Amino acid sequence: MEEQLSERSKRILEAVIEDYIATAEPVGSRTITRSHALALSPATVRNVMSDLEEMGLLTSPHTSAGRIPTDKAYRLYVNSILEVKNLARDNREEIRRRCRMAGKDLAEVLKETSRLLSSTSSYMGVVMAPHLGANVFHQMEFVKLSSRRVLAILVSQNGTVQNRLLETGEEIAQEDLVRMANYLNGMLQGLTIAQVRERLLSEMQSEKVRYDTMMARALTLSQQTIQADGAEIFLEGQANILEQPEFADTAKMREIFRTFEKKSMLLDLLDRSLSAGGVQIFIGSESNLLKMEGMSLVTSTYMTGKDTVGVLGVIGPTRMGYGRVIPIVDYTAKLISRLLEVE
Amino acid sequence: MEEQLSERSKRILEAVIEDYIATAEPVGSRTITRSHALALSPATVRNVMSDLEEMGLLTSPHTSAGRIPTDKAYRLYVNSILEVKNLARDNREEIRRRCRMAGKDLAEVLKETSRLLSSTSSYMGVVMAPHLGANVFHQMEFVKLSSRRVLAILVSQNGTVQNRLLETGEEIAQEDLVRMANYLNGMLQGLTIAQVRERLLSEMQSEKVRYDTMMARALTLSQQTIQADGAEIFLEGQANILEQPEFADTAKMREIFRTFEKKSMLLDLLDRSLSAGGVQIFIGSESNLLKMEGMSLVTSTYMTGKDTVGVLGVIGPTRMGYGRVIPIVDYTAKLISRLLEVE
DNA sequence: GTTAGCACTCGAACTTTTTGAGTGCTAATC
DNA sequence: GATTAGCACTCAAAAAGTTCGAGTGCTAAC
Repeated sequence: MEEQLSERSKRILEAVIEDYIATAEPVGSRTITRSHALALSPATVRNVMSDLEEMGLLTSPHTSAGRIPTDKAYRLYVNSILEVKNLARDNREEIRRRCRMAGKDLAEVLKETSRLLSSTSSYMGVVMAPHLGANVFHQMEFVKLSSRRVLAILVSQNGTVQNRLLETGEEIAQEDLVRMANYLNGMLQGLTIAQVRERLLSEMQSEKVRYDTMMARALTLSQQTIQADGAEIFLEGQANILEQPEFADTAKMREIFRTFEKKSMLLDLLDRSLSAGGVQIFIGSESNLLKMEGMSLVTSTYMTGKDTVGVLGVIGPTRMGYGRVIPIVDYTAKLISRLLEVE
Repeated sequence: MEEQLSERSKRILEAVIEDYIATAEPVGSRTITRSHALALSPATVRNVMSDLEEMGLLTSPHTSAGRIPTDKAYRLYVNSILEVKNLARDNREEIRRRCRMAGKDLAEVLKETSRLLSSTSSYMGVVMAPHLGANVFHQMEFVKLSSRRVLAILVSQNGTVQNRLLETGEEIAQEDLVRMANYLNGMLQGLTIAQVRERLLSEMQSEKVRYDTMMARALTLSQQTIQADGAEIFLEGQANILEQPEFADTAKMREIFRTFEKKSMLLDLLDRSLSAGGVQIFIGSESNLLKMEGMSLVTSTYMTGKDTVGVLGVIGPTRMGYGRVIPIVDYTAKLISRLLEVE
């Protein structure tokens, strides 16, 4: 596995990859000698390319075409050839400008961020909201809407609001609702949502509650409120990937769109980068999600509070401008973390 | 304009349209005589089709191809030929089953509805949330998150929740926030959001407020909360229209996706059907939104309360199964209205 | 080790041919 | 007079055939 690549081979591989990224066409030996100032003849390059093919870094779609980098080549490129530049001032400016999103609630900010990622990268932007579970409970509220409908509102310390319409079996007076909320707010102060969930369950078992209908009711209501935790995903800029020549084929397109419509697969992938932190790169087939064939994902984590971590990133074709995308993702993640910092 | 169409011509036009809807191919005289049991020879049908072409109801893409219905023909078809069947029991069942969305908040319900429309029609589903302005104010709440960040929550009678993070210039004590909320809740009881907006403005002018900093602050905060009114649109099932052969061309696809990414154009169109009520049909070019070329929109209105009206519908190619889609839209709208009824 | 030279390959692009669904018109038929 | 059979004509799409050129691998010379 430990391929010893000479400096020259690396330069040539780099050239192939960069040409391919730019043109999406198989690249041949002549093209390289012309565009990249290597003092080598096409024939020599050909020999080297032949070696690279042997190593599984290049393939040719057919005998008389140029060569295409494999996923393995991209990996190598990303890990040890690519030098990540700093973000151009223009880009930095633009990102920063568009990050002024005062007054919007978290969901809106994240959606806007996803859009931002998509438009600056010109691929798809994706942002996963932090798992609710890590949020810190702040307050709970019950609002009576009509005789048997109650709106429950759950506020976390980082400003996330979760609300849920509940049908109560029988009418509950507004004063009782307030009392319930107070009771719960006292009990749950400072816990994370995950802890809240446990606490509510254990509380419901306890003796003293069993004989106090109001408390029982309060617990039931709050339990219902807190149930759902489908981490939200904001995926924007799908139209961008229609632009990519490798997806010109309608059937492939459809496949991709269908895949992203059910967001579960994406969730898996994003969850995985959650634990690692920092910028991460998933290249095509590596993420044994066959569906991702031909696509790569560049992610970074961001924070909305001390312990609440989300993931954002860019999805594009494997043949993606990594050198450009990586700093975009990185910078955006940092900026958003700062923006959402709990002061 | 008042074309007098013989019964026979109508039958033939109907046949052309239905064949075209089924196959997306230009239909010729022979095809019709074969599939639709008209006791006529191809030659006769040809003559009639020629007349229909004269009237601007059919066109042929080129001399030696069959004919295609024009938008005008679709209009005629929808208005006076098509008989809208009742929804098949299966479909009704499915829609009803998927409408069990207890406990979800309004946004989720509407999104799910959009998805439902898309999957039962196999085109795109679209749901526009009612304009906030028509909602009836129910309650407002300020939650202090940190020293200078306040979360404002606005609850409407129909269960819509609007929330907004506000940065306050200086720290405000939680008790003051509660007092402010109480004051506002008293003042704004029973008004619609639109009225609330006016009221707040006029109140801010008034003498007595000018000297009461706390009231002034309360008004400012609530004003900020209520600002945004970008009617939300839920558009689902884009992948479905990739299936339609008329959009196989990538360039066209991209155009469409871009159009729907900015939702403003759609908003216009939906707003228009808002006032009319009942099932409405927009056919391609009629809605002088050039972008809609080749697409039709079937809408109906639904209600989330006495006065809050939203629009939902299906977007598909002009060549859409109107007979199937219309009852789907109609039935779904009714069901959702019932579901969201304020008891 | 590098390079020039050359025969060979094979998809893409362009032409040409074939095919067949469809038309419009005219004259015969009901 | 409306309907239909017959026939010449049209034209896009599919199939078959050409040409072109970028690219390769190999060998022999530098």
